[in-house]
Amino acid sequence: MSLRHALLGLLGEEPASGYDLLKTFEDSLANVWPATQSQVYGELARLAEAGLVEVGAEGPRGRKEYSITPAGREEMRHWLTRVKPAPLAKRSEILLRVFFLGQVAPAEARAYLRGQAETAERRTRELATMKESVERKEGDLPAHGLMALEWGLRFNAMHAEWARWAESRIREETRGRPPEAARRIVPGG
Amino acid sequence: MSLRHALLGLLGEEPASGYDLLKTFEDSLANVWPATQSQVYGELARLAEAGLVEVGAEGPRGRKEYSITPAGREEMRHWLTRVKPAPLAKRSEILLRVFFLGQVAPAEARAYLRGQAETAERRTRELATMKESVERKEGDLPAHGLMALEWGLRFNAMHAEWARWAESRIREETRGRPPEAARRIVPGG
DNA sequence: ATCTTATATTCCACGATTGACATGTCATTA
DNA sequence: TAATGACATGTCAATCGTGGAATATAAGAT
Repeated sequence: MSLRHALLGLLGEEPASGYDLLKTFEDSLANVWPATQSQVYGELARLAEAGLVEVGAEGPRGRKEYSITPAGREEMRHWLTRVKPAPLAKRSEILLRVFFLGQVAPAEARAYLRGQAETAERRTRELATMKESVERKEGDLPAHGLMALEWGLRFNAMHAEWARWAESRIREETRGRPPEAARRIVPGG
Repeated sequence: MSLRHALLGLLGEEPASGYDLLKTFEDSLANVWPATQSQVYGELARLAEAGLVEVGAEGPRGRKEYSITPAGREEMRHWLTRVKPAPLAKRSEILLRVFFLGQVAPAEARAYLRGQAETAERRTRELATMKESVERKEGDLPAHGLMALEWGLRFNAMHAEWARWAESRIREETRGRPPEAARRIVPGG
């Protein structure tokens, strides 16, 4: 139920209409917490009903500008600072994949890992560029957007390094007996 | 829909009953992909219907031993090696939090980050211990469990480092003017 | 005899998510 | 003037993933 907090967070920066928020979800939040129209409008209504946000005067074409209420800030603060062990990510598809990577032929596993490394390296470079441009001229990001960016940067760098390491491990293990290991995934093998 | 692949993956290692699988989900997969009874049995039925697994002879107390079929292995292989950009994590609650961390008082933000660092450091140590014990005597983990473990290790180390870095950044920024910044979250402020 | 563990199965409810649909306004431009 | 496209808000139905709980029975241990 974190869509709620995403909305509260954005409204905590500045008041906005549902449409504005939708735009933000398509841009800066697309890779962090995607959401669709029905979700945004629905959740905004629920938030208003709960008194966490309020609607101002109606604008040009029925536009409703929402702003956060004190109760909303309080809720946001609870969510942001709760001491709970913070699961760091309850479910991880990456890990699930790696867990079973031994079930495909070594060559395929290595190809997968190389792909992971390349993707992560590319993203690392992209994020590094973004970081530099943000550091020069401000404004695009909410206050702590840079920290989020830095996290993404480090994450991708770590993932890339790990993938390279894992690939080399498989290479070591299967050295000298390349073809027969492929039998592992032959149907009925 | 990755519960499906978690089950296929486990059955790819060796045949098992729903009950066995459930145990695995409580142990080794608890932090990677948790699942409950209803999910496991339900999905097993669907998998059998789809021909990705098959049931052997009935055991002692109605026990049904499931094993993976060639079609199941094929599906698993597709899932494992698909070239798709592999979103690395579609939604990230961590990032969402960080994004809005500027909305609470610096002292609270720093406390939160310290908590994150401490948790991640503790997990890093735990995983390091596990890794050592696994490296000595084998058997507890599926083939590539060690790689998954290594990933978790590196992830937590990275997260801890980042949190320390972020906390020190906030400390730098707010040096010299401690109390007034707290007003940012005062209701109505 | 009774308790515990093993084992399978079903049902419900909730929230998240998607995608399609419906409706209307304002500004530009053909 | 009419058409278009960006702006703007909403609803509905359907599905899915998830979690919780109830039910049932049988084997093995005490």
